[in-house]
Parts: sequence; C-alpha cells; structure tokens
Amino acid sequence: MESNNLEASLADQHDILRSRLNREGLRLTGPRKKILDLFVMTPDGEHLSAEDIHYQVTTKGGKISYSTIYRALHMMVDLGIMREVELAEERKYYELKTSLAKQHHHLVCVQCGEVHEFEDHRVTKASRQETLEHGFLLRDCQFTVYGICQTCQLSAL
Amino acid sequence: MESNNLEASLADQHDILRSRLNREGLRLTGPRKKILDLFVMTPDGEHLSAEDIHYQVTTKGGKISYSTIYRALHMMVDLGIMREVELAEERKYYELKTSLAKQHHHLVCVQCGEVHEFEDHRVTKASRQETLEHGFLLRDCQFTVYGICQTCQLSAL
DNA sequence: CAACTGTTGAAAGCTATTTCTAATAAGCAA
DNA sequence: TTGCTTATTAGAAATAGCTTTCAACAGTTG
Repeated sequence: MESNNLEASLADQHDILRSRLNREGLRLTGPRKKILDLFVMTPDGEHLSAEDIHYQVTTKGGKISYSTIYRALHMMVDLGIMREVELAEERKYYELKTSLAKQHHHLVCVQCGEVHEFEDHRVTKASRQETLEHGFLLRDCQFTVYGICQTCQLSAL
Repeated sequence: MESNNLEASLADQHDILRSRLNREGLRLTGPRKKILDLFVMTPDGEHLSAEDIHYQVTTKGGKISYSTIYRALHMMVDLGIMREVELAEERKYYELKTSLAKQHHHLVCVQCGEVHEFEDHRVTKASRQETLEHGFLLRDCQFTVYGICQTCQLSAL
C-alpha cells in the first residue's frame, strides 16, 4: 500500500513533467524519469549534485552517463522546474522548485558541510525591493549564510 | 599632485599589508603589490576575477602567473582582507573587504552581467539571527539577487 | 650582507562540466 | 501497431578554471 502510493505519486510526477516537456518538443525519457524520481524522493533540506545522482542510480544497478545527468539538470533549470544552488565551492547542487512563494535560504557549515534551510520574509522583501528600485525583473535570489556549526566549534578545541 | 596622492595612498596600503603579512611570517612581494594596487584602484561595485587581474597586469607590460594570482587571492581571503563572491557561474570574483560592518550584497543581471551593490539591514539581521538560532559562528554571508535589467528587458522585444 | 625561508613562474595535474558522434528510442501519425 | 522523424543517449574526448610541484629566486631578519 505504501509502495502503491509512492508509485502512484511518481507516475503522476512523470505525467506532469512529460506534458511540460512535450509542449516544448522535448521528451520524457528513462534517464529523466530516474533523475526526477530521485529528487521527488529526496527529503526537504537535502540537495543533489550530479555526482550524487550518478551514485544513486548506479548503486541501484542502473546506468547513466554524466552527460545525460547534466543535460537533464540544465533542461529542468531552464524550464523553471529546478534551482541550482551554490552550497559548496567545488560543485553545484540542485533542488526541485516547489512553490515560488516559499523561497528558502541556506545556512552552511564551512567545515563539515551541514546545511540548514530557513525562510525569512525580510530577505524575500529585500530582493523584491531591490529589483524594483533598479527596474530589474526578479528571476531568483540566493541567500547563503556561512558559519561554523556547534559540533565543529567544539571539535576544534 | 593627483598622481602623488595616488602614489602615497598606494604606498600606505603597501605598508599596511606588509606589516599584516609579516606578523604571520608572510612577505609582501612585487606581484602581491601589483594585485593589491589593482583592487585599491578598482571603483566600488566592480570585482576582479583571476583572469581580470592577469589581463590588467599583462596589458600594462607586466608579467604574472596564474598560480601567483590564486595564491595571493587565497592568502588575502584567509587573512580576512578580501572576500570571494559568486557573481557568475563560471568563475570566482574577489573584492576588498572594507568595513566589516558594511556588508553589502549584489543585484546581478543574468543577461548582461551588470552588477549593483546594495546594503540592507534586514538581510544582515537575518544572517545574525539564523546563525544564533542554530548555534553557528557566523563567518560570512552572500545575498545575490538575479534578474534582468531594464536594458536587457527592452532589447528582448 | 648572508642565511633562512617564503615566493615565483612554468608546466603538469586535477576535476567538474561540456561537447561530439554514432546508435537508440520517444512521440506522433497513419 | 508500425514506421518515421528527430530528440536523446552513452562514452570518450575535450575544455576550463583552478591547484600543485619544484627548482630558481628574493624578502626579512640578525
């Protein structure tokens, strides 16, 4: 029953993405389904890098190339389905865009990489105000706070 | 007279950086002076990438290697003299940290790359509050708003 | 000014991402 | 269903930004 619900919801997501893609002359393929599934099943507050995706697919016995992963990610970012976030220096992370209204931001530990998500109305307001004042059309904004978490502070002693 | 003042202020900057470096067993060298000078002479709201620095030095007839540029930039970031900012996808940009109190943020046009700097007390507050709530030690925060500037909006018609 | 040790440039290396291409497979129409 | 059209795939090679290595060099200090 559990798994039926899950499967149903994944199938729904597939249909949504398929029609979105087809409208643009694009196609929903096996690899794209797998990638979408991973994001749908990823808990809030976690993000996936291209490497994460490759690892998750291959350890499940699947097979996927990095070029496919990157192409799918870019495509979904272009369609406005995903967001690229800069959490660590070395690589890019991706997350599904849920609601445009619910912007969230990140608090990152620069030592261990732990990430907290948070919402802050003031930040959202500031981005609206700033784009308005300069006549910009708001596309996205990223607010990332870098610090050292308690655990790392203690272990540094 | 103009140039005397400029030279004087550059020499002052050199002395400040020299003593700061020597305190840590580091040295103020020719290439480091050149790099610092570029940042001092760069107007507010502009940022330099490693490539920019290389270009500026070499077109003035100078010579500098990328390894030296990157080493100098990292050193100054570690010393807290500079800040690394993520303005574009492909490369990192650097700016001098002026006053720690005066945090500023960036509004970037995703089409033409135009950058505006702005301050916003609410954002600063939000970063303090968030780190406090999670027991983090605040290191830095970056708030970057992405949009499309008026010029690009008009030229898209 | 000599010794000590940090710094430099050039080249090699690294790694995330992108490009290229022949083979494959969605989506569409009959 | 079947076949056609064309987007998409895997895999390899290429790219790009950045880092490391190391022998020669040059600030600093006494």
